[in-house]
Amino acid sequence: MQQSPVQSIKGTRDFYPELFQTREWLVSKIKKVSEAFGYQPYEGPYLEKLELYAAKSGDELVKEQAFCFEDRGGEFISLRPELTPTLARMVAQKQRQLAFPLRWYQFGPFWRYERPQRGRSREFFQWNIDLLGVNSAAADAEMICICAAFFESVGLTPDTTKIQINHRGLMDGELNRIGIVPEQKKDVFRLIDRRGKMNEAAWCKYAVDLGLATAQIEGIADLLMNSDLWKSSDDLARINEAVKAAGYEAYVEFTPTIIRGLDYYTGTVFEAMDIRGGRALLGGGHYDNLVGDVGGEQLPGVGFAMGDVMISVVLEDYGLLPDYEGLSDTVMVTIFDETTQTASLALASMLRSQGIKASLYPETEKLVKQFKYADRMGMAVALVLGPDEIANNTIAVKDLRSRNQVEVPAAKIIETVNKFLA
RNA sequence: GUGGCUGUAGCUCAAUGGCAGAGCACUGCACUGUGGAUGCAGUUGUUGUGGGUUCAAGUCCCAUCAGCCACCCCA
Repeated sequence: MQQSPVQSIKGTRDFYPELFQTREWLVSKIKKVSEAFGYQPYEGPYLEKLELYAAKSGDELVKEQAFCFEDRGGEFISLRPELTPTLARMVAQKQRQLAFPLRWYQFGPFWRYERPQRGRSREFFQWNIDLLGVNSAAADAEMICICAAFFESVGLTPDTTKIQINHRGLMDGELNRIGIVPEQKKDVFRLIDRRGKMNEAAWCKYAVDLGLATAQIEGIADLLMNSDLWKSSDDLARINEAVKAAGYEAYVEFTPTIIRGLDYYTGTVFEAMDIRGGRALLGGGHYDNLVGDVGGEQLPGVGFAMGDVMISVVLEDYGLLPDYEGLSDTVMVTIFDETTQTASLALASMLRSQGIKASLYPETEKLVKQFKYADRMGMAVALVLGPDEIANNTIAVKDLRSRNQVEVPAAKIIETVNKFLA
């Protein structure tokens, strides 16, 4: 195979028109759902100082998984790996001027230096949506309804897609009851997170390795088996009611093993799963204080993020992605020969001035070639303006799908084309 | 960071260690004013890259790069 002189960067994707249409379709669904709930679009910079992320995680994670570089002034800059710190900064900077509850959403690119595999790339897009400034179960429920409304709008049904919900506060209390001390909490949350990902023996060994007593391990295991546990949480009970009232209860499943890795979640946490494939589609939760680290005043909120890669994989697996439409809304204005070229050019220009998308063949070529091109581009209508038509002051309009062709007076062309495109 | 699989024409893929092929696509013609079908003809290669074994390597061995998949991780 002939090697391209320059290879694309590992983990990036080339969006050829067909694939780009899929992305645009996804964006349109996201936009529609977000705005249906009264959320405003916003965007932050793609570059941030590395310290913005280091402040929060401080981990090796930032250094290992961030795409970072030193700029000419010696500053360490990172391509953003997530949006939350940026959002926190943007909100803290204008906290007094913003109107709360604040409802913002965003869709844009992010970068993480990971090993690419199915459903994961190094450059990806993410839908981020947050509701800030309120501390209520109703806010959490709204966020879950947004997830469900999105799944519904793309054709993912409750048969295959579930939003699994749990509550950090609830779990915290339960762990206290079985004698887990605060210093163990982080490890135990991690243990809970692994419950579904390991077999029983491996999970128990992991638990023992963490230094937990047998009684504690059994207590945790019992907790995770208790599918009614959520009923003892006021927040979860209220969320359940709200989701039911909105008609989305079929999507929701209260699941004790959902805990999320992020430290800043304090209340409700949730993940949406493709049940059949066992694939996580999005994740989010409730936090008490988004802007604390960046100098703002106490600000609670709830939000989630969804990557474009896995959702696209799942939608494709279920055959839910739209067919490629090409230029179906564009009219091909053919050029008969050099003597009629200006007439075709004028026609195309006139169509455009009336809001009709018109494509001219960029050189004089045989009609066969121009029709073939129109066909390849997926156009639905072609116009022919040859010597005969010009002599009669008419234009031939051909419907490329039905193969019907009519010759209409030039004055009626707009009306006819609009009818053919409809 | 660890492991597995795969790299052959534009695409999808064949080829027991023995002349590198097929289908699709593309170009032309049948069809000098009209696309999807059909027929005929034609074009298409540093077999990812670099070494090695062999009379002979797409095929076997080593290395390397890339892609996919699973782990790890997932802000």
